[in-house]
Amino acid sequence: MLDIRLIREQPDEVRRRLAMRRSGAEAMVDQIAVGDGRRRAIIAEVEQLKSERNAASKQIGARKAKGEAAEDLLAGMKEMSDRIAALDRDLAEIEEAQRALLLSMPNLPHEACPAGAGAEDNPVVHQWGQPPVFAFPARDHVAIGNGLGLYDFEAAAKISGAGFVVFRGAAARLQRVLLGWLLDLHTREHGYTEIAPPYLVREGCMEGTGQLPKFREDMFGLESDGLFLAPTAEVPVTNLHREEILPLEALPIRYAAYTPCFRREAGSAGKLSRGLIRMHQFDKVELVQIVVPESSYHVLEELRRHAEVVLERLELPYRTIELCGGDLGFGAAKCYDLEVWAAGTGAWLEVSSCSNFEAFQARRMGLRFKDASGKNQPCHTLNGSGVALARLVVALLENGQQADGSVRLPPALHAAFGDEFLR
RNA sequence: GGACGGGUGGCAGAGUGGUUGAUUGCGGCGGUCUUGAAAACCGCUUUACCGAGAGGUAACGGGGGUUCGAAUCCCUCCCCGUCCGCCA
Repeated sequence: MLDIRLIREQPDEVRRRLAMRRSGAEAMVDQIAVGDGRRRAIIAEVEQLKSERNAASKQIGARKAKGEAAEDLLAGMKEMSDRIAALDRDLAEIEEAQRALLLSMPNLPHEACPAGAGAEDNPVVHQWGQPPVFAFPARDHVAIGNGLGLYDFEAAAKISGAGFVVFRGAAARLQRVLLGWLLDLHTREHGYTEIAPPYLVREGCMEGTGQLPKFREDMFGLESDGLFLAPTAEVPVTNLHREEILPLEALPIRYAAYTPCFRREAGSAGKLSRGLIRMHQFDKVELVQIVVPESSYHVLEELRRHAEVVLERLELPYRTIELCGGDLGFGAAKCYDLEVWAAGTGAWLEVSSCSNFEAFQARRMGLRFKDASGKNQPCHTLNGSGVALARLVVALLENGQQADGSVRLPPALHAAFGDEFLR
């Protein structure tokens, strides 16, 4: 959510920055400005009336306390109260409309956000490692998994439908080992506190992090209970401190959490949704930071490194791209994606997205801190995948595949997995 | 799921229709005293919105109602606790 004062005071700047998204969102600025003017006019009128009513009521109370008559003062009071009630209704209506508009308006991209319309315009800012070269035709993870009996998509379809998978044997163990390994890395070496949150969240949390109201159709919900399945641990974890005013000393807050993630992913098809690549349910370790505004861009770089280190330890070639204005997520001001090379699919797969939301989420969820001068102001929030498991496994399988059909795991996992190979 | 009891300021806890945004205690901040500290004493200590300012408005879990006026009365929803039931 943008600061209404910014829209009020610098509408041209807001329009210019929103236009960087090439989504037409800048058209909302005028609509909000008009509503803001109406809102303030009604407030001025109704608060004046309330002030008069309060003064009169006080006098009535004082007279009655002394046992005196107050009929003269009561005359016309009913009409005044009715007028106030009518204005209050108008005000509530317009405030609700304003809130709905503000909630569906995306964040301002960072000043230095790369120009571009879509994914093809995202600049590569960092690249690491060499794609493996095989002396045999490379297979994709579905073929490799079938050979080793790792993934049962048919059984998953039988019990849950398309877009789900059953992990068997070594695949299930690899999943479990990876989760522990990732959480240990981030908690022991990167200074995050481990959180195990609920997977079902209230609507208000989904609104706080920006999934709602705009992206309802992407989410799984339990209508009868008013709950949503978290599409990422970002939602429960960032909302941990919603509606709080944190003392300055509490910041920065660094949380790492594993959760399964549930997404509809409607309408996706093709090579990049085969096998494990695009699922309704997948595992992910997420990093979340709550920080003071001055440090958030520095922290974004740190966060990105925390995710990149994962891929380097696992010896997986990857590249880091910065999202251009047209590809930037709804709430992000700046975002890096980490894409790992998948040698069998022959594609770069997104395994992490590291974003600075500035005050966008904090304002939605009422997350503030008391600054050095004692003033309350919204925190900055960031999050990044550290990393998504399903695609990480795709890369491990496809890059580690051997001529005999087995998969060699990177040394970092040997001890925890108890073997050098998936076989 | 059932029964009962509760939701008031950072915490505890008063307040059952009228100058109550709210007694009091604790905690916190500032000060006096002290070589220093403690104790004692004094003052301050919620949040949001409107307003250039003076100032004003709102909030006692959420929403609605009664009334000139609601923390206080009524309705409704939510949440918490205890016990029972069920259960990993």
